[in-house]
Amino acid sequence: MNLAGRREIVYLSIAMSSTIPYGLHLNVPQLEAVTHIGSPLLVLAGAGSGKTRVITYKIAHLIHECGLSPRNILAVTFTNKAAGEMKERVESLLGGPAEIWVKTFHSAAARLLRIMGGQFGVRQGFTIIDKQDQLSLMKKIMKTLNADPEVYKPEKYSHLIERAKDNLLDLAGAQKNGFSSDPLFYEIYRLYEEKLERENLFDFGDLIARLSRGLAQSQGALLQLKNRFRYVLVDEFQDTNYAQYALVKQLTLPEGNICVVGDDDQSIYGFRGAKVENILNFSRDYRDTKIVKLEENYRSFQTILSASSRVIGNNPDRLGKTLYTHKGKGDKIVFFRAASDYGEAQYIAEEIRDQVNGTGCRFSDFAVFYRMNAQSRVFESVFTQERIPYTIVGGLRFYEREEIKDTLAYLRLALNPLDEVSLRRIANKPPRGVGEKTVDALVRSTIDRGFPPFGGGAHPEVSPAKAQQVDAFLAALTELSRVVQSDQPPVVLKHLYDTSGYIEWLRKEGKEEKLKNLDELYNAVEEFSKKNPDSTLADFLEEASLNQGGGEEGSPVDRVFLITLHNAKGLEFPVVFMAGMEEGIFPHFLSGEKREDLQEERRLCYVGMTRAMDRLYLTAARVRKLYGRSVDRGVSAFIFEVPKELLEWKEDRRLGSGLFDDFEPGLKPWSSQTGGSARREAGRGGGRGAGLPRLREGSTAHLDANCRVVHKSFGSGKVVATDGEIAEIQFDDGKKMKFMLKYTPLLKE
DNA sequence: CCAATAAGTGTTTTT
DNA sequence: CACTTATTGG
Repeated sequence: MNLAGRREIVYLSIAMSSTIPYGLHLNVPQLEAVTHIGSPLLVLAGAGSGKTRVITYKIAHLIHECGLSPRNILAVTFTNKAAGEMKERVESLLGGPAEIWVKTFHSAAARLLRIMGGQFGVRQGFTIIDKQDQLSLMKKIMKTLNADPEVYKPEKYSHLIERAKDNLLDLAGAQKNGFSSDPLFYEIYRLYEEKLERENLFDFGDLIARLSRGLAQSQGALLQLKNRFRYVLVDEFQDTNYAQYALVKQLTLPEGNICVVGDDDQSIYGFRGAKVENILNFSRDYRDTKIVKLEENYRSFQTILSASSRVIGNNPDRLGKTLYTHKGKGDKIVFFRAASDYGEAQYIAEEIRDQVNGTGCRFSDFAVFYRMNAQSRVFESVFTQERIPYTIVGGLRFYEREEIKDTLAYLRLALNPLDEVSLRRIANKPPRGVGEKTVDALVRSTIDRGFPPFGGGAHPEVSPAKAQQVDAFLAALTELSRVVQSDQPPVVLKHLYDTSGYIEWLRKEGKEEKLKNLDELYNAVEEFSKKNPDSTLADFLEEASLNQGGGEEGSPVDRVFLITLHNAKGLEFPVVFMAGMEEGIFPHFLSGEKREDLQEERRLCYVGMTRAMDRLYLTAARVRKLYGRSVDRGVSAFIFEVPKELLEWKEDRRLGSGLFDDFEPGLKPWSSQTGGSARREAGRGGGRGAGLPRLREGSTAHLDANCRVVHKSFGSGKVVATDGEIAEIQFDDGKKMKFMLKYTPLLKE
């Protein structure tokens, strides 16, 4: 196929008459984005501006108007959920199932490696390992190196290796590049890679990196792919990392048949290597890039939009865009500060209950967002108590549950006997007298030498005392791997359940919940088999390891959503509660270090706020139980970034009523705890000794512009402006922040 | 050599 | 609080 001719074909077809009445469903810039063909397209899509609509319509346009076959289109997103939804919407627009690849980066790469990896040295039947597996492997390596895990944290190296792979740096590349100044890193990286290679394991980063490297090295494979995918669309482009972008470029340069959609203000995955700069680089890397901005927001009332743009406006490094809406002004944003995390949950529960009873909205109109999964516990318990139905999105994921991982490890091992991680995982589950030392010996004599520990002519050398148990174990695995070859996935699983003794073990231990989950797993396998009749167990396992968020009930039941801010991206709800708006929680205290990190937290805040259609609540707790201790934190700085005329302040009456008199107003991050230790240093902060958690009016009256003040956690600075209620401070270290004087004690210097 | 129990510890977000 | 690692008893 002549690649160069492609653009012309596409050009010509624009002239054909539209069969979809786009104009009825799209505004001007949207229409422009949908119909623009012939040069690369960058869509800067603000929150709620209808970007999914643009992508799906564009796909329809490519097929209907440009004569592209569905199989020639590749659309990539970041989450399986997004991919699934997009596929659904495309198919409903096209009026039936379509052969389009709508996948996540990782699942697309995994599939391609299976199909064509042989052309550049990828062995058949590789196993995909997740974070947990990776970490246990890392610990093993640290042990062989005799490195003290206290000093040399496995998590740290694991993270570094991931980042290296995100940047397409293999060992040699990392060394040349001076990726790390720690010599031990390279040693660990080397051992880690050797282990993966020997056992045919791929981590998430490998999926992208190995494909990209393979395509660079095999012209044939690259041409084959380019011939297949004639047009590429990338959603959430701001979340792509270096390697992913490199891969995209390989597929689409120099032809430039590509459309990327993103929003720099919604880049919240920097911690896993995402590079917002990719958006900036795009028009440099692709000639004649057409840029379309989508700035009309169809989701939120003006108040919500104004508040969120003021917050995000505090970020210095942004492309900048102005969202507007034709929806009305809407209600003020409510800020509620409860006495405790429990009180916070109760307030939210009451609010939901009242509105459901009063205005006839449904539970599913409400969502509660939080920064950390750990925060969901209080809501679970309060909502259960108050009989408010809820569903937790994310959290303890189905495929990460112990019993599920164990079962999958059996299956993985049957397919890939060299997989040491899986072997170690299940060797003694259920207990069969094959412990760590025994496995060490077994591995040394088999896997370390490149032989499978079972099913082949290896000679496992273990202590004679254990020989019998080990033999029985290995014989069972051999049998399992035979069944895997010959039977349908559900049959294999049933065989495993019947023979491994795992089920009996759980039953004996009374682990009802886990047994239920294994039933669910069986159902999932059965359903998968039904849906994909000629699929193998390997296909299912791949799905499972990439679909980390899986196991969610797609039930249309009427429930409140409990969800992390990260998971909330891409969703919308009539009423949103953002809980835990406290310093240290959000922004999270670990993100305080670097400037860029705080910006990312702020973007996360922006993402959360812009999910709300009608009403937005920001809530905080004065005292929060976290990790077994009570902490007393100040109100999140983000609250003070919302213009006060858009905010309605409410507080728990119990605040300062004597219940929590032992506490200082939230000051130092993570320092003050429950107990009597908090009474020190009342200073001249307004006579707020024990019992008065607020500054008195009088103490702030003399704060005026240009006077110097000290803030307990931010240090000293100068008052830039104040209206008696809010003061803007320019700190000596360069930071500029606003504080509500009522809650933030500032001492005159 | 293995299993159960005790002490200790660090605490985000996810493909 | 929940999970991981060290210790001891079998």
